[in-house]
Amino acid sequence: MNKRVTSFDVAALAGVSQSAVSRVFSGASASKDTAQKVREAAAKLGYRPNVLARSLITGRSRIIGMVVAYLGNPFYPDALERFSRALQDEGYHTLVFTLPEGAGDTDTDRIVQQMLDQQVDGMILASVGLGDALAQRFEAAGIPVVLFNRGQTGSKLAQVTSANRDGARKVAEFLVSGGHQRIGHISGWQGSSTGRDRTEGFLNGLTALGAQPIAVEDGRYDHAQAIAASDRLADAEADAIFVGNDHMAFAVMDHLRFARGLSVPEDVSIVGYDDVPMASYAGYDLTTVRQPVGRMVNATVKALIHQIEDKSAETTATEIDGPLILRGSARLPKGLT
Amino acid sequence: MNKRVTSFDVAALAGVSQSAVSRVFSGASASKDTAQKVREAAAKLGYRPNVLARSLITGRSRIIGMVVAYLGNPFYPDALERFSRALQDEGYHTLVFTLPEGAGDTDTDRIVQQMLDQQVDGMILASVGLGDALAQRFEAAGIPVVLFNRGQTGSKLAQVTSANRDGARKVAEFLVSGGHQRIGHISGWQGSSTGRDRTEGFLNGLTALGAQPIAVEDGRYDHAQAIAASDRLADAEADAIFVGNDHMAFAVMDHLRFARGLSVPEDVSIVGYDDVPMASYAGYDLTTVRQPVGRMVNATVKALIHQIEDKSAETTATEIDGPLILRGSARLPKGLT
DNA sequence: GTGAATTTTGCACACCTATGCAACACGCCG
DNA sequence: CGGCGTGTTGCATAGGTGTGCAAAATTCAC
Repeated sequence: MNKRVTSFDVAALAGVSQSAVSRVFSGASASKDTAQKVREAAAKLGYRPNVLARSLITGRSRIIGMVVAYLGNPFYPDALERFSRALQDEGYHTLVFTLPEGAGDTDTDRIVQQMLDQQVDGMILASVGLGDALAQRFEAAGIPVVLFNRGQTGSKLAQVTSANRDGARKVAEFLVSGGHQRIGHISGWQGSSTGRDRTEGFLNGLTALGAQPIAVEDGRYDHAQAIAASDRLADAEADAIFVGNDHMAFAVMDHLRFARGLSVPEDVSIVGYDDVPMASYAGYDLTTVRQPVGRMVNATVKALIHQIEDKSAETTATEIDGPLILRGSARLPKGLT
Repeated sequence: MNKRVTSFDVAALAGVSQSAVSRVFSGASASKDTAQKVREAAAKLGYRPNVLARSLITGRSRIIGMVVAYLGNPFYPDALERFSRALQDEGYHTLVFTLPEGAGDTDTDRIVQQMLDQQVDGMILASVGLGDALAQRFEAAGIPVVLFNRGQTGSKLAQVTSANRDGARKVAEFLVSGGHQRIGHISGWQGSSTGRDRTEGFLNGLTALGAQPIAVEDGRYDHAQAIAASDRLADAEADAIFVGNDHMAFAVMDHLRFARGLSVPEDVSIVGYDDVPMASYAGYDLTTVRQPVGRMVNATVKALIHQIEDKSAETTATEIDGPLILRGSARLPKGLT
C-alpha cells in the first residue's frame, strides 16, 4: 500500500515549504506563483489534506451530529436526507446517532459521552421525544445545538419548528366551518412541545368559535395508542378527528375503515399533521397541515452554522408557517371545491 | 471555557507517565495498581481520550461511511436505523452521505473525494441504484466496502442481499397455484442486480411451471414509472401483478383501485417485495416477500468489521433467505387459509 | 539470595497540519 | 537612495495520542 502523501511531499516537489502548501489548501494568502506550483505538485502526487490532522489542530471537525430516535415516521427520513444534502453543500458531514429504544439514564449518558468524544462541531436534535437533559448536556459542553421540530420552554436553545399552534388552529376552523358537530382529537405526545402546541392551538381555535371537543386523547405518537384512542372516539361517535401527526393518522384511518367499517370522510373526517409524502397517496388522500420540511431544514442548518461560526451569537427560535392541504379525508365546508 | 484535559494532566495527577495513561485507555497491558490510579485521576478530571488524536496516529477513525440515495422507500430508513444501532454497539459511528439527484460524474467524483477525505474505516453502499464505479473507487483506495441489498457480477466485492431469485420464484409458484392466468410483472430497475435477479427468478419460476407472463415492464423503482406500467398491464387485463418492491406496489395498488376502479385482489392480485412496515397496514395488506432487514444488517456489519480487522480476509457474498408473507392483496391458492 | 524470565514503565518520537513570529522581498514615495 | 508599508515565505511549534525500544521492576525457580 502506498504510504499517504503528506504536505511535506508536495512541498518538496514544488520546491516550497510545508507551510506554503498548508496555506494554499486552507485558503490563506499565497502568491499566484507558489499557489500554482503547489497545485501542480499536489495534483501530480494525488495529495489531499488529512482531515484528521487538520481537525486536531483547528479544533473543528466539520462534522455535525444528528440524533434521531424513530425513523418509522416518514417525516424524519425525509428530513434526514435533506439535512445530509444541505450540510454537504456547506462542507459539513452528518454523523447519525440513534438512541436505543428504552434508553435508561446510564445508557443515555454513555451515548452522550460518545457524541462528545466525536468532537462534533454542532448537534441537531431531531426527535420530539428526546429528553430535555440531552440538549442541556451539549449546551454545557459548549457545543452548538439546534432543536428540530421540537421546542423547549424556558430555555435559550435555538429551535426550529413549524407554526404548530397556527396550523392546528387552521384545522379547528376548517372542521368547524365544515359543519362537524362531534370533533375529537388524538394528540401528539403531551410530553413534547410539538404535541402540546398543536393541541393547544386546536383547542383555542375551537373555543374561539364557540365549539368544544367531545374528547381529547393522547396518542403519544404511537401506532397502537392511536388505534386504541380512535376506538374510543368512534364509540363516542365522533364525526371528525384531528390527529397529531400523519403517521398516527394513517393508523387511525386504517383502523376506522377496516376494523370499524366506517367511511372516510362520509362517516368521519380525518385531518393529520406533517404532510409526509404518503399523505398524498390515493389510498389515504389525507387532509393535513404541511410542515415545510425544506425550509425547516434550511433554517436549522443556517442557525447551526451561525452559532458555530460565531459562538457569541444569540440563539433564536424560528417558527415556519405551513398551509392546510385540502384532500379527500375530510369533508369540505360548503362552497369550497 | 476550561481547556481540554489531556493525558498529560491525568498522568501528572496520577503520578505516572503519559504513556501509562494511554495504555490504560487503549487497553494495553498495565499493572492493576497504575490502572487504578489512572482511572481515579481521569474520573476526577473528567478526562476522555481525544478521538481525533487517536485516529490520527492509529489511522483508524472508527467511522463507517454509508451511502444512501433515496430514503423515500421505507426499506432504507429502517435499514439505516438498524445500521446506526448495530455499528454503535460495535464502537463505530455512521457518517451518512447522500448522492445528489442527478449526480454527474464530476459531481460523484467530488463526493467520493470527500468520503475518502473523511478517513472512514469502511463503507456501506446501501442503494440499488449506485453505479458500480463508486464501489471500485473505494476498493482502489484500500477501503473495505460492503454492498447492501445490491450485488455486482464479476466482482469480488463483499455483498449482502436477500435470496432474490428464490423469493421471486416463490411468488411465481404462489401466483400460478392461485390459479392466475394472466400474470404480469413490473420489475425493479433492470440496471440493478437486485431488479434483475428478482425478474429472472420470477420468470424462471413461471417457466418451470409451464406458465409465462403476459408482459414484463421495467418500473425502475420509480412511482411514476410503476403507475404507467400498471396502466398498461391493466389494459392487458392482467389478473395478477408481481411488483419489484413494496414501494412501487403501493403506488400500483392505489392507482389500480382509485384511478382504474379495480378491486384487489378480486380483479387483480398484487404481490410486492421487501415487506416494509407499511405493507402490513390494513389499507394495503400487501402479500410480499420479506427481506429480513435485521439479519441482513447484522451480516453486513459483520462482514465489514471482518474486513476492517483483517484486511487480507477474503470477501464473501451472503444471501439471506426470506419467506413469502401471505396477506390480503393476492388471491390464495385453494385449500389455503 | 541469585540469576533468568517476564512484566511494567518512561522516554522519545511519529502522526500531519495550521499558525504566530520574524525575516524577507518588493514597490512606492519622498 | 533611504525608509516605509504591504504582502510572502520559512521556521518552529502546537495539537493529543499510540507505540518501539530500552531500562527498570517484578516474578519465579532453584
